[in-house]
Amino acid sequence: MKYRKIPDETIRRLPMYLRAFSLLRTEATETISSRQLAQRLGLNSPQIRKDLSYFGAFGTRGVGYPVEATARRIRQILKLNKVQKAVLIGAGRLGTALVAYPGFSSFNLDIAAVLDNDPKKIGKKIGPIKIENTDRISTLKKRDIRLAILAVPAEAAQKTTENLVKAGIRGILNLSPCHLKPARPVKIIDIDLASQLGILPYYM
Amino acid sequence: MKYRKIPDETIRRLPMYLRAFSLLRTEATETISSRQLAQRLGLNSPQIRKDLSYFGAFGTRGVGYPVEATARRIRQILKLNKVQKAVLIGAGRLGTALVAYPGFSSFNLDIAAVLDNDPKKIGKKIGPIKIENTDRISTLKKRDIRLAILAVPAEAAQKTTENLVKAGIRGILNLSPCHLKPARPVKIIDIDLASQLGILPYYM
DNA sequence: CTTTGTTTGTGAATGTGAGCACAAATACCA
DNA sequence: TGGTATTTGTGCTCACATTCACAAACAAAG
Repeated sequence: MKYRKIPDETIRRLPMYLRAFSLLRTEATETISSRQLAQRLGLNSPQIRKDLSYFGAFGTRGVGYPVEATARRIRQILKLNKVQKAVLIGAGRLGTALVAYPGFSSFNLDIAAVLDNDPKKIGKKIGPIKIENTDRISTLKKRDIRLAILAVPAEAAQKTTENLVKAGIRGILNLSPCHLKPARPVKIIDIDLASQLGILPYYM
Repeated sequence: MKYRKIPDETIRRLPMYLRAFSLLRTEATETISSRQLAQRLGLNSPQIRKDLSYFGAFGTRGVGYPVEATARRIRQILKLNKVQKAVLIGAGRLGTALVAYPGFSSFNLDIAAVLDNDPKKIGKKIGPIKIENTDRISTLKKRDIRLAILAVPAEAAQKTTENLVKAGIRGILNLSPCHLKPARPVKIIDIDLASQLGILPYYM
């Protein structure tokens, strides 16, 4: 295929593919066709073939995609072949739930630090991680932490973002219900839980 | 404007608009222009004008949009003008965090029931709500609960979905990392936290 | 009442992604 | 070796979404 810009939507689906391939590996499946995979994921097969073909041809015609190799390739594309460290800002209920969430490790994502500005929480532990004061945000760079999960109240979100960007953070998963304006361009993914639930009644 | 199908993307943005208008009301602002609103939300102004215009013309040229009336209208469109009850399935850490999350009430969303299948949890309370056994899923219909938040482990997600659909649930916010296949067509919104975080390294 | 400055509402243009259909490649069997 | 059944990779078309550009509507001031 001639060079084309890779659609954001394709990137968005890659983790889904990766999870499916990882699961298949535990089922001792060696190859899978785009049709079978589509069935599992609720997509249609040309979608999957096109997505994967952006990164070169790694299926075999008449057979399908090799599970092991394809998983490895997707991990490489997403830069998930080495552990990526993330910091959690905000050790509230939602934040705490995320630290305990087992789903991150299968993507090689590691919540390596938790920060909060509540003196009562600082020093306490969530699982194996000790909660640090928010002013330690400046130490993230030298600790090789480039990702942040933002789970602070809306009022604090903008200010925290500015500090995160200063501290060399390159990507933010924003769980607060507001639009962040980083000083430098940084990849931000917004997850607004209340808004998402608020959409549902419209479709009933 | 002639009748056109309303884009899903427009619906997806309406809760954001509603939140912004609600906030403006607390700031005692009477009207706001699409440009100012766009500035706040990180969009551009034609986007906002077009989105709102799908539902009729409720701005005033030369002035902007009336805050109070527009908020009311959006609430009506999204069917959030009356309280919508939701059930939470799965009282794990994430589920518990959601029950306590204050952001739902501003959209008139009310988590009215919590179900779990762990005998140790049943009967205990999360805030004001008592955790019930999952088999009480069949009582949801007569309790006027039509929305569900699914926060169960991946293994249980599909089976639970089937039971939810049988119980008359019309919309599901799926927090489990798998694709649900409902027996009848039901609106499902998937939020896969690990996948979302997994996208970030690609863009660094 | 006219002029000037805003801001909406919307047709048209542009951009982006999804789905189809089919040639090319492979496996398997007789 | 030839024939049949699969399945990938991809050009093309269509559908959907965003952005532009401008006429129409309104406010305010002189």
